Amino acid sequence: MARPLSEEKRDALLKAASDLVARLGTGASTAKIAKAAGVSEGTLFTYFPTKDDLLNQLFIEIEARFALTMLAPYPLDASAKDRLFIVWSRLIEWGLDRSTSRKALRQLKVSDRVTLESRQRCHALFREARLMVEQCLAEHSAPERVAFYIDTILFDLADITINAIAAKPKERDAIRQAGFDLFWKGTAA
Amino acid sequence: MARPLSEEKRDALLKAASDLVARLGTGASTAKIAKAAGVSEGTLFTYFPTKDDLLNQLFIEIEARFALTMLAPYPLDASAKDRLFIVWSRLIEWGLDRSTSRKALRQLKVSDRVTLESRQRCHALFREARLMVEQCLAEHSAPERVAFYIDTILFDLADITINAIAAKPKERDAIRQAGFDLFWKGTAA
Amino acid sequence: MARPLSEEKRDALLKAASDLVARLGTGASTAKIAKAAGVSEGTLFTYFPTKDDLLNQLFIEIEARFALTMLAPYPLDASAKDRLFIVWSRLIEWGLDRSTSRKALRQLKVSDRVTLESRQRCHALFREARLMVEQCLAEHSAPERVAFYIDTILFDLADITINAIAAKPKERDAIRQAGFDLFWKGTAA
Amino acid sequence: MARPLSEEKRDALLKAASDLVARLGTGASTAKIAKAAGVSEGTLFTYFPTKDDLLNQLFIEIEARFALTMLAPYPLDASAKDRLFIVWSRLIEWGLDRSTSRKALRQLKVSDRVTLESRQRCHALFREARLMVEQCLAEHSAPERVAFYIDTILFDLADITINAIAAKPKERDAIRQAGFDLFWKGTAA
DNA sequence: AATGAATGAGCGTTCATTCAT
DNA sequence: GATGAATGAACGCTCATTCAT
Repeated sequence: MARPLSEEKRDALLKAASDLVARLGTGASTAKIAKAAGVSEGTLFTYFPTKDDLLNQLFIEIEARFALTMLAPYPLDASAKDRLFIVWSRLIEWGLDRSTSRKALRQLKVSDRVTLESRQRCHALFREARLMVEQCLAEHSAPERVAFYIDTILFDLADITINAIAAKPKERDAIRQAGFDLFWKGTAA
Repeated sequence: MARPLSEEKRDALLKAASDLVARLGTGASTAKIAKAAGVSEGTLFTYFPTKDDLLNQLFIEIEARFALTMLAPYPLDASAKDRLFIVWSRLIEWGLDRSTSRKALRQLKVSDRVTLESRQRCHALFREARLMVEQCLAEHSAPERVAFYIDTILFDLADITINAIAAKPKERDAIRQAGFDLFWKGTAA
Repeated sequence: MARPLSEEKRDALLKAASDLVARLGTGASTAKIAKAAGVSEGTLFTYFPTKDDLLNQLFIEIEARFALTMLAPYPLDASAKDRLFIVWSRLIEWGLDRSTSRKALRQLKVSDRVTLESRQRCHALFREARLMVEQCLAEHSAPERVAFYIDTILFDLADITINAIAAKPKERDAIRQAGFDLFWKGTAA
Repeated sequence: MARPLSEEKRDALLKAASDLVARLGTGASTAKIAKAAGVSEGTLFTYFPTKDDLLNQLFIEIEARFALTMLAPYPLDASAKDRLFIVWSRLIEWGLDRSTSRKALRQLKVSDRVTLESRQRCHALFREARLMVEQCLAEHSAPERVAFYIDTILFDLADITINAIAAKPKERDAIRQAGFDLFWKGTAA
């Protein structure tokens, strides 16, 4: 191995892919992505053997960063509701701060180029966050519905809420609160 | 005179487009769509001047059929909650019955090839359904949040619920109920 | 034969073809030509079996009208030079009056879709005009060069002159005269 | 680094384009041109971003080579007429030697795909030749007509003459002389 | 005769990927 | 490892022509 793969270039490629997939969908061409990353068309393929691979890596990378955000320590002494509100707020903030990532993710989620395996791997990344939420809901919700609330509702409801905020940025805090209230009340036993 | 445009072919094209867009995304090629519809590649373009046009018509067509489903008469003497449950059930049933349409819609919604105008036109189609829901929530929810519940939450929450059912078809009724309960409780004042 | 072919439609098609070929070259589509003529795409083919046929008829038609213009009677008592100047002026005037026809002709002349046979047929149409010019040059030019002057030079030099006038319409008369002088002096023995 | 653009391939593409445009007009397909050049269809577009670009480059290239031919040194001590005859002969010889280029040029000149800018750029290439001719005509022609003779007549008259020779190759020298005589006598004051 | 929908080959161009440099 | 020229299949779309109406 003459030269090691450059982490810098890999990141630039993923960043460029994120931007372009967000804007153009998964049809964004590898040539454009390479150009936006400041590397040559061929180089893209030394970092990612195929475009599908790039897309899957991108998906995983974004989800991983997202999961990391959710992992920051939580005040253990706060009430379940307060702790859940912190989770909720982090979900919302991440989506608003990383709007490009979120848009890219939205495209990737509906694409059949992102494999089931990638999706499952990412699911696992949120285990800790999920456990946290589980604790919050333990005394609040009907036990048989907790899984549904967490796996199905929580993230997507946050997504919907982010969309609503994106449409009316001035009402940011009100919408965030309205979304949370809906979830909290809706999940009560 | 001449041969009239065939409603049948137009429908076949939209049906084929729906299938392929659901499976492959908006990148599905016009050639494949034409072939699946049993017409020649050129014929597609006598029915839809451009691919974008086809995609937009498809979007509108699906939404229109969906809106029609929602328009069926409601038992006016039932309670607000019961009537809302009927709305909710129709949303869910439609999504489950028309899973291809729903998947196509999901692709179309994230594509920038579907114009704002098309989206707005479709939004209008649901006015009646929205009014119906508004009445149901009138005495149940905080007035300032009703718009948020209807425009932002309701349809997307139904979508999430459908996804959940699609993943676990055996729990169909339980999940449908769980989704509704979440919405109803969540929207209480 | 249920209905006779309509002269009117044939003319409208040729007129439309002339316009469009002048503007777009022989690549102008039959659909556009039919539309511009106010008839349907199919009708074009009942008047002209193929596009090549239409193009050849158009070529012949324009040349024929042109030849007709040249056939108007000449004052037989005028001098050779004066009579030739009349010929020359008619060439120039025709080109300026019928600039669309001339542009179409220019495209047709360089196209291999206009057959040798069409070209030869048109050549024959100008026999009379050519004879006229021959008489004018009889005592003015070297006999062995007269054919060259008429068949090769005269029409093309007129064409060049028309181009020059088209570029500077204000100098119309001066350029017309300059072109004629060049021909007259140039063809002197 | 990478593989450098090959001058050879570019030339082969222009050569192939020249051949096919000469034969089929500007409608000659890029696929045929690429095949004739011995490269793949895609390769054409790494050398010329669009077909229009190829056509314009071809136009400029042919004109440039032509201009170069005209630039060869002239015997300054020869008479004006003799020097002009050299110019004339070079025009004729070029056209006869490069009959494919000439035919391609003829197609390109009537095509609206060759831009005004390309035409103007090429016009400039002949400045030197034009100056040369200007000197030859200085004491021979009416000053106010010199521009007309050079810009409008000379090249096109040569073109006509070449056509005549192409039709009767055996009379090559006689026709060349006849054309020159016409020009020389015709441009006398 | 007139219409225009139907056809499929062909168009100019883009694409993911390979490989000579 | 990095580059970008090379590739040919595929793309969205147009075309001359045919033929059901």
